[in-house]
Amino acid sequence: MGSEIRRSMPVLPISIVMQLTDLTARQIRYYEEHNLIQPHRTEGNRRMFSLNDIDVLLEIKEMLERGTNMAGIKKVFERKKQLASEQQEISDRDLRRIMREEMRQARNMQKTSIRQGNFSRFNQ
Amino acid sequence: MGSEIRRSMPVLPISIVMQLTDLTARQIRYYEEHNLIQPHRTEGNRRMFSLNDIDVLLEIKEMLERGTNMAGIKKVFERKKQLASEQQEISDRDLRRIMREEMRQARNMQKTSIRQGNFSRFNQ
DNA sequence: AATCCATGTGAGGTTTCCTTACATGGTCGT
DNA sequence: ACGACCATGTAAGGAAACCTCACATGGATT
Repeated sequence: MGSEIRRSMPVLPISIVMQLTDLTARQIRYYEEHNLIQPHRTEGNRRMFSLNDIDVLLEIKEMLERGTNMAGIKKVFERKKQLASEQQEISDRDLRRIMREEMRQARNMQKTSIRQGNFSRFNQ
Repeated sequence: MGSEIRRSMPVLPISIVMQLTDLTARQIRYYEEHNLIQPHRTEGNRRMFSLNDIDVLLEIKEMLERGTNMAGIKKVFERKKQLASEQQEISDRDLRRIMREEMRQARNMQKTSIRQGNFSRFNQ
């Protein structure tokens, strides 16, 4: 929904991200360097982060604290992205199926209307 | 709940607030000057805004567009604060009533327990 | 002992934000 | 019509926050 938009809106400067995650700027930039996050950039080249970025950073932090190294973390996130895109594919298929179904119904409705009488004023 | 904390967390720099509200920095500072918002300040004196601040700014914007002037807007917000604090007072009274009630019950429980036997191991 | 990895640190430069002060175009009462 | 006020624009000068790049460091691994 719209909450997904909100969560992915780049609105947080790095200073706030540091506070919220308890990471240093160096760490945050390092993780970006390894493509674990892709913060937005302002016209003036400043990083702006989203709430989703915060989540990812907190996950990274936990994994590092558990002893996982960058390579391992990268693998985990690649796998996650893969799963997410597969899920997205399925959603796309579902969406297309639903749309086909709706169009079929709409056609039937139209036929019915024509049979039942003149409803043409509702066709715009 | 916790969402109230989140909404009142000062995490947005003025540049982002400008985008989200479509107001100029001058306008935002002017409304602060009139005490309609009280953004947090960083150690370095930079304003940081919360989502609640955004809401207030959008309300101000709407009222100004409707032709209300600062004086009128101030009155509206003062009235709002008054109502909110009255509401808070009521909540406080409720809270105290509830706590009294719970303590009364607790005392009864204790008496009952003593009468029924030795439950002292549950008292800490 | 040499290497690597994650992070610290410092320099030098740019962007963003701050305050202060003055300018400006409507609106309003007289 | 005129001066006053209100909400906002704009510019200057300075400070804070952020940028990249480069080198340093301590712990783990080989």
